[in-house]
Amino acid sequence: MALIAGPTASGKSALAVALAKSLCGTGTGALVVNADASQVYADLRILSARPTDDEMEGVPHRLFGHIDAAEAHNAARWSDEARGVIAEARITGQVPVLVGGTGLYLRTLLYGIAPVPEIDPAIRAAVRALPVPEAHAELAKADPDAAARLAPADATRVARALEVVRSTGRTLGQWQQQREGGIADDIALTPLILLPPRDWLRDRCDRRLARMFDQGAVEEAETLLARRLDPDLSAMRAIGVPQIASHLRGEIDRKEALERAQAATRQYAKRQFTWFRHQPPADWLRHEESLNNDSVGNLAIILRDKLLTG
RNA sequence: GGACAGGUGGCCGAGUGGUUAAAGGCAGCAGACUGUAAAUCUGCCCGGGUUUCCGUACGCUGGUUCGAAUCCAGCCCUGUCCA
Repeated sequence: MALIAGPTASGKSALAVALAKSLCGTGTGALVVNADASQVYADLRILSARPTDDEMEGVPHRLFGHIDAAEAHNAARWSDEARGVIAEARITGQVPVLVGGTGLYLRTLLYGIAPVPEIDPAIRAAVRALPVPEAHAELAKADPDAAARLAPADATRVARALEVVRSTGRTLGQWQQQREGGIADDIALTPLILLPPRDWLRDRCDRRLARMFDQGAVEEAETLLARRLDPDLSAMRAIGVPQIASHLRGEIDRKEALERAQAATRQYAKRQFTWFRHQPPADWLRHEESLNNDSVGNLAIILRDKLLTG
């Protein structure tokens, strides 16, 4: 299995397709598997930069745009789906090429995650309705360790820790003693991390957002917003959606919305950089140059040969 | 030409005599990261010195004062209005 990870707009999708085609050229089937949290949403074709049919060049793509925006997807669910796709590929003899920028998802797939059961919806709703300071105060009573470990303002993690103790009776820390579902020991992984120069990436991010706006991003967001879904859903928080929503409400003009979305993208890319620089194992191959047609071709061949020789 | 308003650190924007290297926000940089992760959070952010040290700084010049971003004078510039 190949894995190509890196920040948005680093050119990973094109590389994945090039690799898949290169494999096909040697008679080995391949399929591209999405490992990007927002690209799973059907409603976000443009805003999540989902590959177009042209860009897929006939290579099968899986886990792209298969989830409705009303659903709350998450790392464990994605990991289950990916495991399924990988198992199928093993049967058909195809090489899975994972591409994506969501480090947590990849880590969950490879190394597993704590087997916390589903949270009681009523408890979840109650916890998430709490203002962060109150949630943290509650957490200090229910799970002092977690409260001490977490930043009091860290809304997401404080809520998670609190809903877990309340719903399961065990603390998150206790659950996290175990990890389940990782496939790292069962597969031969050929990983590549793209860490291109920041100015190059920044420029690509800016241009890509501008293109998205030209190609209907505003309309796409408008359609999604018309569904009046819970604004806390991940699809509703994808980069571009809140900014365009603000524009459609008349608060800012289109240009301002674009600029804010571009800034959000740059900041996102930065966080991905930090993750991929430090979180993955040190022995994963890292590529710190920008990509062009030649280097994509070369990298595809390097990865292909590694995959074929084991 | 005249009348007002205003010129603050990369940007926006507080601050009207000392405790102000100057609130706050944005952008930027660095970091964290186990079920909303395109999320959430933490630190840094004038220059140098890698603990409360030095230098420079609030349009410019000069003045008042023990002490000024804050008061005074002149000048330059910007916006609005009247000509």
